[in-house]
Amino acid sequence: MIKSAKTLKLLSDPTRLRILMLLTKKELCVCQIMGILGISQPLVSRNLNLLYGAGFLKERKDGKLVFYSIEEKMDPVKRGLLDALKEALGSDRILAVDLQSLDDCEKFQQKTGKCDMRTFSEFMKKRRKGVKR
Amino acid sequence: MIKSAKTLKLLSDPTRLRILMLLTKKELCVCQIMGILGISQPLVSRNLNLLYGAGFLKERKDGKLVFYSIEEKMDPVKRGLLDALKEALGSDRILAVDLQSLDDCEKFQQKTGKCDMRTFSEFMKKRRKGVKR
DNA sequence: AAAACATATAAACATATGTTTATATGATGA
DNA sequence: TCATCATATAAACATATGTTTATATGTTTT
Repeated sequence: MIKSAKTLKLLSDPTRLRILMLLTKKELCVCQIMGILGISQPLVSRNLNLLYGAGFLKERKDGKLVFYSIEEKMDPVKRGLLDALKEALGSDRILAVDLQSLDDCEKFQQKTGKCDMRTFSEFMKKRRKGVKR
Repeated sequence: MIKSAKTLKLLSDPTRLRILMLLTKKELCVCQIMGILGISQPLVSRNLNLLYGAGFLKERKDGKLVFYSIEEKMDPVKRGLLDALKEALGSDRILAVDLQSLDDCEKFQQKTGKCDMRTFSEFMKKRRKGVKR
């Protein structure tokens, strides 16, 4: 099977693209991604592991938390596709909103010092309702 | 839905990638592609039309034949992805074989002057069996 | 006008994929 | 050691996708 076809299929999922684009900005743990994107924990985990397995990400464990970030020593072919994608996705509205959420989450985190699933999810839920907007 | 995700999904199919890569080399009609790749006519047609619908290809009708080729006035985002892909796929074995088949098909065509489904398919079938290899 | 041919479309089928719900693993702190 | 929390994995479910078989459209040739 054409190798790049598999890679493209992997990258063609909206959830994974959103996660990947967040991680191009900053290392994040599962609970942060979950809060920022407003999606379930298993969904985040599953897609992170798929991206990890394909060599796009590296992981770093810190106590209970697992942080993911872009693998710099990525296969050059994949790197090329990823770079093209970053370019292509620059104008996407959904992703722009995600980056805004990332920003807000960071500020919230700095203020409160908290990094846990419940706090993040609740913060984001409020944000989505417009309470904090 | 993230727009580029749709495009990636479209490009993540092996059959479509093979067709697209052939067309980056040369304008081809349905019957030629069918012969070169050794796949059925509806399969070729269907995937050509998907690529056409997404703006990757343009078509030119000439009598019974319909020729497809890369659309130069392609959306720049898609152009970027396509270029990255060409780069990525440069080393793929399956696609290298396809290009070899394209070559052989052209020579055959120049010799015989023929361009029809039956002749192409039979030529390719023999080729695959090793008769002409 | 009919037959032959190239291409397109539709229906039917099988398979693959993404998401949710439920459960397991593994670490931390009481 | 037990409870709690973060993450991972499995099972179940729904949906999407690719391919084949069958049929339609439209052009050329006789």
